[in-house]
Amino acid sequence: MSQQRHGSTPGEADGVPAFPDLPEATIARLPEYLRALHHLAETGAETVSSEGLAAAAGVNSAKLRKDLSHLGSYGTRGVGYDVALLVHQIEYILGLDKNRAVCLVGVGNLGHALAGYAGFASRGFRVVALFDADARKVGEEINGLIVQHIDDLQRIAAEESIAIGVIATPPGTAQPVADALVAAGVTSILNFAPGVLSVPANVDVRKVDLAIELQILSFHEHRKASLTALPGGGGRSAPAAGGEQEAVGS
Amino acid sequence: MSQQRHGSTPGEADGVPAFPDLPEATIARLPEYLRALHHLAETGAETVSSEGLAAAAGVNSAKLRKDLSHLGSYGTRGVGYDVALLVHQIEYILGLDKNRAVCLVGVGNLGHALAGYAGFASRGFRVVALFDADARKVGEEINGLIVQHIDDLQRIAAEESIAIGVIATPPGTAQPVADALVAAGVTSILNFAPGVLSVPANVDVRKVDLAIELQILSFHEHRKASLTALPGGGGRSAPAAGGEQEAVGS
DNA sequence: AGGCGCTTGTGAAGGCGTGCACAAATCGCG
DNA sequence: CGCGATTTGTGCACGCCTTCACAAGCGCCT
Repeated sequence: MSQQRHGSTPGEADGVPAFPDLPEATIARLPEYLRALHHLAETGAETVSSEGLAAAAGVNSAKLRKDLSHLGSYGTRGVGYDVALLVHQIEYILGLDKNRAVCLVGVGNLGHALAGYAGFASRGFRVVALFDADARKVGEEINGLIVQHIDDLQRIAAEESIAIGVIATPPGTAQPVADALVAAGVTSILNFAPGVLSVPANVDVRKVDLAIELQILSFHEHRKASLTALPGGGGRSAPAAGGEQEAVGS
Repeated sequence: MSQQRHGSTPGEADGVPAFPDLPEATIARLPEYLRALHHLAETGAETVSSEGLAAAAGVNSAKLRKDLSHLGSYGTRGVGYDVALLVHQIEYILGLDKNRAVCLVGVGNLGHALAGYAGFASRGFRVVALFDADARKVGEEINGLIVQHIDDLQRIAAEESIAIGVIATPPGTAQPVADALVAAGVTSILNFAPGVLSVPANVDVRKVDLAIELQILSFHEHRKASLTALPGGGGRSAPAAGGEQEAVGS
């Protein structure tokens, strides 16, 4: 693995590494840091220590420092991190300075809510088109956008240069919709439909399955119930040695 | 850690291990296996090979076998896994045979959709109560349920013995709502509000932040763009050695 | 009854991520 | 100008997870 050290590359301000290929786990945490930083900025804080920011983001401070060190050496020893600079830096890495266009397919129960979700716009994402296969929904206005028929996806996606698509259709139609999105040039898909999508290798897919989250919680309920229900058959009389941190994984 | 091997414990059918304390990563995949198995059962399949089920669930077959081996030794060599048996087994482990009661707090844009989300009921979760702090929303009927005021949470949660709560409020009110849920005896929380919740150690929290998912996709868009945009400055001329699997992590 | 092909279950290795603990660096104060 | 307090950045070790590869076991066919 050739690994260029810190060489700045044309295309951005000096000192910014080309692309630090961050660990996936780090990438997943950067948005959380960003949210915490925005919150700090609103309260007027100029700088944050890794300890403070870690607490605000709900992670270990060492982990946070290691994560941030991957982006480069911002932050001053003895002082902390410059909030504004770090915000700018993370937003750059995440590509949020581009105000990315997003389209949403499937204006059902969930899609309707997503179309109006304020959290998208506030983070630099613009939902620029809504699609549905149901002719009865086409023409409906949601949050200032008109629902279009899915057959127009290709044309509109090209016009608006949409790179990110959100699928909120029933499970059965998720795969054809994904195919259509890919054909229209979309290279990132956020899928809310249960099931596995198969897409070309250059397309990124992230899945959010609300029912799965509940099932994981259900497991922990089951586990907790079976632990407390055990009268004494297990062996250990004392409940536990150390306060087990109950933050359920990722 | 005392760890009883395979001793069957009172409370379930013979041969079922008490509680195999599964790896967290395995738990997160079980619901996906379950969905794939249900799909297979509908098509009339009696048995599945690990290869087939792994493909349906979008994972490596070795990983699937190791995951399932943690639940015990179901499955027959040379044949595969009995679909119906495995469904039953996973549902038991996940605690889905209990038809768990769920309450939802915050009937805004997203909460409204969640209240009507069919995927919950179909997986054995019953949304039994809706709450909101806004008096104008109290009394509204959504999907056959009346929105109640949040002050009644404690009483109703006790009546219905609700153990799982879903938070779909604005960020600012998420923490007080979480506190109220905990006070009402809820021990598992699914949080859709951005931000970090602090809860007692015995309460499990899972977070779903829709904006974070988009930001992760945005990062990969940025990465892909910066890779293809590099004319030849980086060094490596050949794009890659092996076909990089582009499934974005967890 | 015996052998053959197929599939599970698992030992071992490698990689990734986490967390500790500490050296290096910076600021402020006397 | 020097010193101490503070905080970053990171080397290192440990544990979890993934993946490969293969032995063990099962059913079917002859």
